[in-house]
Amino acid sequence: MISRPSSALSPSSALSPPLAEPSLTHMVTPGPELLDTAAGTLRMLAEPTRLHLLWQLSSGPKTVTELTDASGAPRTVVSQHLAKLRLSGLVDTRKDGRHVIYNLHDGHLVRLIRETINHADHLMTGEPIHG
Amino acid sequence: MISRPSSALSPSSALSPPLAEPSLTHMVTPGPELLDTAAGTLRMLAEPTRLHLLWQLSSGPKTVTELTDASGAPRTVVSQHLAKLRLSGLVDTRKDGRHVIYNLHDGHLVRLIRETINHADHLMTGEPIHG
DNA sequence: TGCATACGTGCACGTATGTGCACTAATTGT
DNA sequence: ACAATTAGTGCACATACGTGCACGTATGCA
Repeated sequence: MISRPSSALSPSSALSPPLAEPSLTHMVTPGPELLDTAAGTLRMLAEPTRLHLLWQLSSGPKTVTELTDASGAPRTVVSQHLAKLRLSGLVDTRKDGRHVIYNLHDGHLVRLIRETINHADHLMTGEPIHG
Repeated sequence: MISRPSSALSPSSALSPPLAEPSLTHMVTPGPELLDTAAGTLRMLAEPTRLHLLWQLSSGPKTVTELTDASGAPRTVVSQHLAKLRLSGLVDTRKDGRHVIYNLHDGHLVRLIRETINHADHLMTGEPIHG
């Protein structure tokens, strides 16, 4: 799903600082590939059920059953979403008996998930209509 | 702007951090509304052109022309995307002569945008964990 | 062997979404 | 008044996406 740019041996980050912002290290012109990669990841997060699943995983590995119970969504739906997350490389799996244990592939993803939930929380509890 | 020194002053944040992390707020089930809100915001970010536009805005206000030139996308496309961002409340606008100046509505968005681009950058350059 | 548990997949269907095209509106200069 | 610049909108079309249903696979237990 998320097209991983073929061998990008860039030595360093393709980001550069913009301007107009003091004291903040900003980057400029992310470039099409980076934007596509970022958008790809965001598309995976941009669905309530999947976001819930990822949120659950952000606190540790879980089996499909655990994730399903917590999400409240139908089992087949959860399975489909987990498949997308797997194919996009956001999560890894391992088998344990008849269970399949899901795990976040990238620990750094936790930051993004937390920041996302955090922002939504601010929208809801903070400034409903800008306060 | 409304950016006060971040803190937990709102009525009550519906968040509790998961676990496995010490000294960090424990979260417990974000709840359907919060998940929908978060997913809604993410859907807005989950498109290369829009993400590019928001990225540009994260370094300050810009006119439609500036945003269009920077994004490389057709003008009508940019206009449609800006309309969505406007309707979703992510950006504000003001008029200046025959220009319309766009601005991020919420400073918090900058964090989310940066975190997003940062994560994508890590994926592409080989995940050099950053702080 | 027979059966229940735990997951995954292919397919069909309705909706959401991105894009190009044609057209309109507001503002500025001559 | 007329034309150019700057920006927005409605419409049509193709694609992407989420969901339910039916069916298949694998593991564990009696």
